[in-house]
Amino acid sequence: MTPQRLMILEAIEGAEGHISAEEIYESVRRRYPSLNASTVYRTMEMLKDRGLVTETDMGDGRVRFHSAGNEHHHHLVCSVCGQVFDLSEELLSPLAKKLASDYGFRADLQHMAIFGRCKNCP
Amino acid sequence: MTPQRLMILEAIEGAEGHISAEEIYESVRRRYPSLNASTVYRTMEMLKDRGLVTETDMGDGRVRFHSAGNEHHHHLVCSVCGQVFDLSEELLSPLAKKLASDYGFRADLQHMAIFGRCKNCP
DNA sequence: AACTTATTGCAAGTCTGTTGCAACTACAAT
DNA sequence: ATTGTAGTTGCAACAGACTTGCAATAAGTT
Repeated sequence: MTPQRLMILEAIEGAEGHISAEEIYESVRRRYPSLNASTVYRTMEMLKDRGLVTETDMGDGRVRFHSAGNEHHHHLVCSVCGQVFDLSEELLSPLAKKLASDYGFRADLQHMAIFGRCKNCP
Repeated sequence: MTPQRLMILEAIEGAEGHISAEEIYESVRRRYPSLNASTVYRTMEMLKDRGLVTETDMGDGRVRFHSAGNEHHHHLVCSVCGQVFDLSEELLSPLAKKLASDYGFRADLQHMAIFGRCKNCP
């Protein structure tokens, strides 16, 4: 565990919600300016492999992360206004059960983004 | 409707399942070598706007398309072996109803990919 | 201290997709 | 038939998010 990795982890824990690689980079660089972006990417891969962090593609061309410690939650992404709403786990657990029993498919519902239009958008 | 667009549409209809922009490009180029890749991208955008085609991000860094004529279906993507399984619509419609009633969120469940591990993978 | 291994920073490269622009095409109006 | 107009294409350059090769550094071991 190097200082770089520690600070990257802190940035992820610190950000409530989801944070992109670039946001992590900028955030850590404020305290540690010599950090390189590739270190962020390599660290994120390591943290994913270790299961400390999960990755969600919110559909805006960049991936976002959040610490896996928090309880699982899902995301409703409005494709009109771009707002992201959180969704509690239990709404998807019946689906997960059904996928397991009918298809033997163990869905990884930690990173789940559902696209559509929110109630404020046409 | 230009010859390029016609051939692009044929390539999408012809491919059963989902096809990436690059696959469309290669497929059409076999018959029409002067086609340019940007034409494929621009055509796909037009077809999406017109609702003739839907887009799904299967998580491999490129987007895939299929013709919207087919009944909606969803995708189970195995993150170990990469295989894609189709999933019929009705499994998700209870979820869609719940999202609408509880959150006022009109989910676009045409392009839906659920990640996890299939029954053949550990 | 010398050796081994892992990690970092840097620069260059990849890969998918986008954009500006000039040339081309189809069609309509004069 | 000529001109005009709008839409489409090919090209080349660009953009953004990541990835990789490699030498330098740091950390841990014998």
